[in-house]
Amino acid sequence: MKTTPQEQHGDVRRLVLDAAISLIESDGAESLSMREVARRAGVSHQAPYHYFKDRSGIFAAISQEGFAALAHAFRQVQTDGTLDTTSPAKAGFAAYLRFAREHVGHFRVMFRADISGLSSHPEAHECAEDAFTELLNMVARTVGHSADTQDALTFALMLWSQAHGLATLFLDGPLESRMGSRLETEKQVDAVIELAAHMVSLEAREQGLIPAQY
Amino acid sequence: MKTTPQEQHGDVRRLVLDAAISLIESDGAESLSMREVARRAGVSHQAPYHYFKDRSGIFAAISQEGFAALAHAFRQVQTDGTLDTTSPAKAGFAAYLRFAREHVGHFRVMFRADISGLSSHPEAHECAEDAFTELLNMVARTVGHSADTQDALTFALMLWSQAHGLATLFLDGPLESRMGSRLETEKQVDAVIELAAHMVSLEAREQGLIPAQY
DNA sequence: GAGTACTACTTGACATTGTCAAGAGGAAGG
DNA sequence: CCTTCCTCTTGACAATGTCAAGTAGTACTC
Repeated sequence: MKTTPQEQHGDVRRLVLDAAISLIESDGAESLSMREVARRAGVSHQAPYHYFKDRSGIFAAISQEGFAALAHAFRQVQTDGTLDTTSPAKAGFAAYLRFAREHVGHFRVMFRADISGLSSHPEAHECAEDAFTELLNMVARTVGHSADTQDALTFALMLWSQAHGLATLFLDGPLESRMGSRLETEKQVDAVIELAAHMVSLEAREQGLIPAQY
Repeated sequence: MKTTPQEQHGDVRRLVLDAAISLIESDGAESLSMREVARRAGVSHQAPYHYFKDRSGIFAAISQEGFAALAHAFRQVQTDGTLDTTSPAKAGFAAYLRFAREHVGHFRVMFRADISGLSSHPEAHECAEDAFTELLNMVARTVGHSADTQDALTFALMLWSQAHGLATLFLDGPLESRMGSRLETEKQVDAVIELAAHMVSLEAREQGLIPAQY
């Protein structure tokens, strides 16, 4: 069960991180144990400490990775060819929800002040700031605000709240039982996105921000 | 330091619960320890086990209490005399945010599937269902939907997402540093509420749901 | 009024955890 | 060959969650 040479350098760090992320995905951040992570990564119980200062160091690394990926996701919106012409905000909402679904492990850590380590790990904090900047840029691009006014900030926070609330409620909220199948859940999320995006269009039109064709 | 007789019956349960809640408020749910809770409550390390099956039992009790209080808060909206005539949704948003701010300990537990114990503790689950029902009722009352259509459900989920996202982002999110003082944060939250409520009004008017005076 | 049952805890024990300290083996450079 | 890193491993310790067993009081029965 030895690894091949080219896998070895710095590989344990990745192994540890992935083990941690998959543990968080399946059991929640609560029950992430250093020793279990080490066991899954196939290393001694102290090996993770070589790459991360302590348990919170792992969480911080996951936060950092997560915010970097989120910033990337924001940058992709309307930059690639898949511009959704039905609504300026819909693509943003969809991107956020997709990110949450595809990075559950990261998502569960990033937005919890008690474990994200943003306050104690500056490099993770910086990634979070970047992501926020990209959010503002995205809002400016897709809705048409001028990006650095108070109104634009408020608008961005409103959009972020809407998307974030939807993601957390459906990921970890008390709704699974209310919804039936996974497919039905998906449909319900889409319906909420549609409605929210429509409201954004109405608001934007009233503020004279976007072309009337929306 | 003995308690007086009338304080004694069932009092330890309350003491334990309050100790747990205050610990969660200050340090997050992550670092809630049974023994620390017992220590703060001034009892032996096993006393909590007399009232709660295990650690998750405490979390479940907190969830239950929280959802009951949330349902109560929903019921109060526009039932008391403080009807906010500027917008039908504003009072609801404000109530949700107030609940989150005044019950941080509860709030941090209720919406985390891994620790809320909703799936394993039926009595807590029932309280969560009740709260959701009250949310639907509140939306029907304040916005004017007919309460049991698909559209009403979608509308309610959208409102809940918006309020919940705002609450979680400002309570535990990566925003504290972006905002300046606590007062400034408060102002920002109010601005977002105002904007969101305005959008709800636009949407409701378009759907012909509420009197035009809004 | 002795015995029994029950409530509300306490004391003791054990495996598991996070983390500190001290190594151990190999590569790289002199 | 010796030293110095780098990448881990082994060992130890206090603290934690929780099981098992005990104990003081109260209530109720006969």
